[in-house]
Amino acid sequence: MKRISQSELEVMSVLWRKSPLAASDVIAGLPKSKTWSDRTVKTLLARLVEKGALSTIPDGRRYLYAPLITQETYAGQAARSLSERLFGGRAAPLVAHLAERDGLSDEDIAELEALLKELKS
Amino acid sequence: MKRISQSELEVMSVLWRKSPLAASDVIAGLPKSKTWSDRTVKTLLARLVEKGALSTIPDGRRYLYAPLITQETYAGQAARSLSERLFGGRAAPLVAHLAERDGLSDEDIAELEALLKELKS
DNA sequence: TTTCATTGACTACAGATGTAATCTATCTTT
DNA sequence: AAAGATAGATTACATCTGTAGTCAATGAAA
Repeated sequence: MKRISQSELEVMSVLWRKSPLAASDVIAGLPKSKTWSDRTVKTLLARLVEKGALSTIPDGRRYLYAPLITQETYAGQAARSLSERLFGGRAAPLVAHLAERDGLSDEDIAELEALLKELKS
Repeated sequence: MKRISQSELEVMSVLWRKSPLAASDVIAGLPKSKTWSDRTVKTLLARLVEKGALSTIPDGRRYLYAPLITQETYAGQAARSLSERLFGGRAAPLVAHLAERDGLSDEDIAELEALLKELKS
């Protein structure tokens, strides 16, 4: 699987939330902070199809787009890659960095504790 | 600060371990798995200087290179960015992903527990 | 001192990426 | 039916990235 770029990832995010969608719905689903023209989004969709990250489902004279890789899979790969490149593959320093600036929510801490308990068993 | 690319990051890593270094020492400090020609490394160094990520210290007819951003700063930004883009800013799912494929070392788990204890106080 | 090696500076060049515009076929609306 | 809207296909183009090559100056070696 070819690497997905920053901009392409924004498009994937829309489709991970809900799919399949037509191009126009993907465009509508992007955060308003994105000021891309619709052509730009179409280009990104086409590139994602070419890269094998999206499938197309014919629907009349248009396509519906759906992810071929799950958000789970992608996120897992990205997390491991970051962890290896910058933290020597260790999770603790990574979490320490996340905690540092904004802290972690109580909920997040609780979840982490539960996770650790599970890992130890 | 302009974005640092994958390859550039490898060069930064060498200098984060030890700096300042001359170009030849950076080249020597790269993992042997990197089969780059020395020209390639010089190009990466030049680009990093241009991007404001490295400073140059004149040393005779050559330069010594030193990071202008710390590994800490960079890693922290990258971690937060990933966490926000893919995990809604929550640490627990991120760690869960890291744990999933290869598991965490006992040491890592212990460190995380210590970290959590500290965060709760 | 002539030659060789090393350094940074400049140039190269293909592929990826960001950001579209244009073309063509088909619906939709009047 | 003619005109306009809309979808995908194709093309564009500047910048970034990976990966070097060439050049000119200088220091080292013979």
